[in-house]
Amino acid sequence: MANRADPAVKAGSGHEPSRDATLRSFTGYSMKRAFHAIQADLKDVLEPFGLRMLTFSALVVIVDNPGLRQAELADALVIERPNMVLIVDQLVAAGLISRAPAEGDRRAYALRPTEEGCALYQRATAAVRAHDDRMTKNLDEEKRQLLVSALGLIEAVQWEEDDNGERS
Amino acid sequence: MANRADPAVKAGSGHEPSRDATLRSFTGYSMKRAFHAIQADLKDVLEPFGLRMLTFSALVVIVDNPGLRQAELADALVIERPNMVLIVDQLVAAGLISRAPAEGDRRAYALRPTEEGCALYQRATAAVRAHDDRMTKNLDEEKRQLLVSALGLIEAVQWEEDDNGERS
DNA sequence: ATATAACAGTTATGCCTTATAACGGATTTG
DNA sequence: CAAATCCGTTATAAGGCATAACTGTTATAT
Repeated sequence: MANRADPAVKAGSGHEPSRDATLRSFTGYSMKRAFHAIQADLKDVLEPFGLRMLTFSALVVIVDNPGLRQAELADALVIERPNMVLIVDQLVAAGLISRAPAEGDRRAYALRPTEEGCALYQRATAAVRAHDDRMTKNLDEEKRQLLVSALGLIEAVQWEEDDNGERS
Repeated sequence: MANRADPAVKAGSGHEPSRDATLRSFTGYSMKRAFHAIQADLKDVLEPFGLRMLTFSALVVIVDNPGLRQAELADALVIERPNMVLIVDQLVAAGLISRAPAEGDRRAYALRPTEEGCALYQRATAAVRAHDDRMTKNLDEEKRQLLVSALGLIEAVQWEEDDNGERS
């Protein structure tokens, strides 16, 4: 899963024009490449905990917001409600969270972490933190914060598209 | 496809603690969110051209490197060879590239853009450039270049993991 | 030179992620 | 009270990504 051929090594001299020069000029492409690298590494990091990126994300939000509902969790993670079901099921099956009927609303469930879930949360977030530090080890703290800030600004663009109806 | 509920609007006042505060501290999570936004927007941009992100990327690399083989294309895009087949098939079916037998190697194909492919390349890259500018409109040029540079440094980490055998 | 290994492209297959439509039960609204 | 809305769910589909295994071709080694 984590083994991939190294084009730079295969290329030999290592100073070739890199066939994707044009694509590299696009922010989105560079982001896809970098995210792909992070994703592959993170997958291996989470595997020992029996977690995937999505289940880990969900667990973190639930621990940080005990008692929230599935729809709220889906909103927080920008996941469609139908796709949330399996994720929650998996966390419940793993004994990491409990799905109790919400007070005052018999259709909703209140999601809370179990003790086991809190314990795993601690260990997993530490591991992911280490993973994150490793992936950004070539960035000084200033650049790293600038990166996160820039990512936030990019994501925010989609919320601005209200007045000017460019998108359908 | 491009319509999504706005949590900031739904939240009303708009200054809530944002339920994913912990996740936001991870570079990878911010990247996933930003990339998701870009991906959704780019999908709509490419649709009128009959292209997807992958077919667009492949077309660009082929135009920039006429005559390269499928395996080289796959390496350039970090895509597994089996998954390259359908992408190339689609481009050939759309009349954008030609798949001619490579000289001196009867197993390989040389991929070249057709005139139609070159024409679409011009129009599509212009549209994607506009898309990219729109997504990064909140970043000044210095920040944008710093972002791309940081993304490259993150991606490069995976190539450093040779001497220290951390990953399997 | 010939057997063996390595390579190019392909097929089949499976898993994960994401998106949509539609349903039953519960709640709110008019 | 009736209608619209909301909650979680099921079913379904498409796309991205990864692996094993196969055919034909080329390179390597004895």
